[in-house]
Amino acid sequence: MEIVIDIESATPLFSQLVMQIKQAVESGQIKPGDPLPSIRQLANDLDMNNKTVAKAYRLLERDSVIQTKGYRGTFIHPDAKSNCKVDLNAWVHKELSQTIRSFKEAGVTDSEIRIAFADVLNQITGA
Amino acid sequence: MEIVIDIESATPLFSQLVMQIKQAVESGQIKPGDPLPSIRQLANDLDMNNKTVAKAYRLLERDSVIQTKGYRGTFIHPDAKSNCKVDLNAWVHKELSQTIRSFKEAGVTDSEIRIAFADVLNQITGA
DNA sequence: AGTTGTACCATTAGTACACACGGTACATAG
DNA sequence: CTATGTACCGTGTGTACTAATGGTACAACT
Repeated sequence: MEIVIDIESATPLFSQLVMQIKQAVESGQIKPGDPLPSIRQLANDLDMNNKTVAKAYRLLERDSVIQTKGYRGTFIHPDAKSNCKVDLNAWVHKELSQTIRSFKEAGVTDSEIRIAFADVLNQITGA
Repeated sequence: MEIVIDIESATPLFSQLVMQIKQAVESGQIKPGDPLPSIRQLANDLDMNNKTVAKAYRLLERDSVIQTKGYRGTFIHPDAKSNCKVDLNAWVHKELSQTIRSFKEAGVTDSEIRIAFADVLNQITGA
């Protein structure tokens, strides 16, 4: 399995990592149960920070593409292949697009939408 | 009708103006058909910029609380009193809150939500 | 000429966040 | 002692937005 990170690219490093691992799973290069390099190991190989790799792994586990077993390492999730196709981001985009369009039709300003959004997110998260 | 603007307040100037005019309508201090001072006039009286007053007027007209008749000036909207109660902002908050909560339940990160939001808004507005 | 709302050009200060980086520390296990 | 994932403290850079300011100009009307 080859991973190539482009420092010059506009897409974030952790995002490139996530996409490439998902792609490797979908193409069958790596299969359920296969072990993945450790966070530190991969960070060293790709010459990037631990945190950046950890962030990618965290997202991959959120999507049930990988499974982290603590000190035993990280492995490909049994249902990885089908879970790769679940595009959480596309769903979020679609839902948000629909909601925002209804706001704009009601005459709500972009600024108002942005401010309300920030308010709501801080309210839900913070308090 | 007395309008008092607090420069020190955290709430934006244009927002204070909007609120005070709505309040004056609700309390009956000013009634449908009554003329409002011109943008430049009010800006001068309150010692603030034309644009700031214009912004407040624009929002008030969006909410059908006032009616602007070009060179003839600006007047209180016939249905101003009932339109004051329509809280567009509260509606936006509620809708957004509901949508965002569903995202968080699905495990979507705050960052991901924020980025998707920015993307969607720019996409709808810009293109 | 003077006034109405409105539109465009612009700048300033402040805030908030994404991304990536560095270091340190923890419990768990071989 | 080494390795696992994870969590905390922090820094720096770039971007993007709000709010408010200034000036200039326009068409339409008195």
